[in-house]
Amino acid sequence: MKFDCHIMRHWMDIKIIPYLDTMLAAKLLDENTSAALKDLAPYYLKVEADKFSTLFGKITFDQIPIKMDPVTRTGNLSGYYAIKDTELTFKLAGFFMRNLNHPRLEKIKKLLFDVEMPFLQIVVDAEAHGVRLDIDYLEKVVAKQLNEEIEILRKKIENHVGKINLNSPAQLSEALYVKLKLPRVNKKSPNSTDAKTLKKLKKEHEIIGYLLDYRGKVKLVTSFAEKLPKNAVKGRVHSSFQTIGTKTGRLSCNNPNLQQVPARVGGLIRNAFIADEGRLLASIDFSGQELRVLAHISQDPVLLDIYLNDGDVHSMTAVGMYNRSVKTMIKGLEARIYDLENGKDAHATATMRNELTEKIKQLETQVVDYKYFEYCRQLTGKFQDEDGNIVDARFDDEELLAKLRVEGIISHFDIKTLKHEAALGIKFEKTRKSAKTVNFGIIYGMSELGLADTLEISEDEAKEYILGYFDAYPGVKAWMASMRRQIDEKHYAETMLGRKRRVYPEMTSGEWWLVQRAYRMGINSIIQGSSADMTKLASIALQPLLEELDVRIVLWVHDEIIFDIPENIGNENLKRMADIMCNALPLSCGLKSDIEVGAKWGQRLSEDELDFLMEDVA
DNA sequence: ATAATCTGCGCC
DNA sequence: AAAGGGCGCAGATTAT
Repeated sequence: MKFDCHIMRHWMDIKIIPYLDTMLAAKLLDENTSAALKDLAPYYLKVEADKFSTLFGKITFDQIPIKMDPVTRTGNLSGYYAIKDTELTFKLAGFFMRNLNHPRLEKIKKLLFDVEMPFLQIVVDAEAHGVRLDIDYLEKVVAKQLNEEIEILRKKIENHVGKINLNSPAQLSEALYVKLKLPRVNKKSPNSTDAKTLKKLKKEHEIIGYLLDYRGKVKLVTSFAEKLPKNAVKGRVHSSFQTIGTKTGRLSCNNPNLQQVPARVGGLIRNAFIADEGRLLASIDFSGQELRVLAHISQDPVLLDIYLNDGDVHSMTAVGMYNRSVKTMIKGLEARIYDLENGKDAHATATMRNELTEKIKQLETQVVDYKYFEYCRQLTGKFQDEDGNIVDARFDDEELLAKLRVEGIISHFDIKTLKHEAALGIKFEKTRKSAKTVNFGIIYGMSELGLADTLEISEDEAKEYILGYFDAYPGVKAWMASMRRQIDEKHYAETMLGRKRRVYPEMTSGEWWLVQRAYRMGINSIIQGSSADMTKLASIALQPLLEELDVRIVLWVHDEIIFDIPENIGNENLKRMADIMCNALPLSCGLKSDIEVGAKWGQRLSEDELDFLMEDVA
């Protein structure tokens, strides 16, 4: 359908309003099967569709004569084929129309006609408009520079391993593990040369650093700097977005996939995407979209509170984890006391017992709350140098202490306590880092083993972390349990808009691990899919304003929409856009967005600079 | 020669 | 009894 819209528009200048896309309908009804006409027709209509290859063999459609030869009365197969396809599609559309009226399919019907079809139209427009690419910049600046650096790295590496194909994992592992005899630190895959494995070998040999650098730069050049220009037509790239490209309802993107353009290299590649003359690119994203969706769906009071009061969610999680570790230590000591009292320790003495009791009392004071956690973290920063080391002398700096007191950061001058709190802050910072991973892991439905692997901790420790998470958010724990029950009963999970993720095959497989996987996929789909629902609804809700302001959507990156805007649009109007986005699918904890504006993607102009542009225009 | 598979890695 | 949710893509290797 999307394809047809483009054809009609491009070759006939006819703008059609897509009404019902059989592929989208099919995907909404079952995201796990093919939505190709050849598969839908036999399944729903009980009619076999002709396969292109059986009719025509291995040639392309443009090589088939359209008209029948009037003499031989042959050669009209392309017409036959096209008309048959059209007929089947039409019948299929009728079939879907009739059956979507069944009360059980009400949500799917709404999803199709109120969300997917209007959204499809928006995507067609965005694809047709495309986005301008600075080809010269990519080829003559980025690729050139990177290629020079790659050559230098290649030579450095070849000094040690000789001339091999560095892009070949097989040859590279031979060089690293056989020739250089580096230790095999990856147990599961001993010959692995992936980034994670290499990082562990970094101090073993200097070429590891060069290799990682080499890999990163080659990736940038081949997949982006030299690749994107090949996708450009008249200086613009027109990616294709599959509106139900994923099983969760997210979009997927290809030719090229602009959703994977590097974001963490300081705009090096993203800056190649530029606005037209007199225009700018604006990106508006939902901040913490998926975690907020989780807060809303689970109605966990703690998580909701964090977002309603602009708290730090990773810190809150860290508090739960930290306290859990304290409690676990206490439990351990209590167990030892029990052993002592029951004569299970031959060397038991009264002193030992007293010491343990004392230690428990002391541990009990170490339980922290969110406020104290954040206080210590903030405090630490005030006594650190650029390298993150605590500078002892600063605790004697009375001017600094007075200033901190005036600012309300500290409420006492007890140096010993301050030092203790600053030291705690360092600890908390580390816990928070792990907590961040746990937060993402929960969204992704990560298993304990997966978490252990990522954080490089034991499985038991990972279990503790997750228990700590659920201590912090009991509502999330209860919600997940109820979702698992639903998946047990119904074999599917559904998003806020009723988009389903069907996990029947896994649930009935009889395989323990597939059932666990099904729970994870189901729960992840609720969060990820509801976020996708939101992005689609937001795009639809924006349409009238975009028309008014002469704004176009150029692309979507899941929780982010990138717009092509007139440079005199003004901050107020950008905020109106952001507002509409945040209210398209309202959450009980609200939503926040970040707005980024610049002549290039990934470049941020300040509000002052934007105001300046406004004046300049006026 | 072309297709499928593997390894590795970019994004959210 | 197990590997982290969702994608697309490049380059090497292997199968057809």
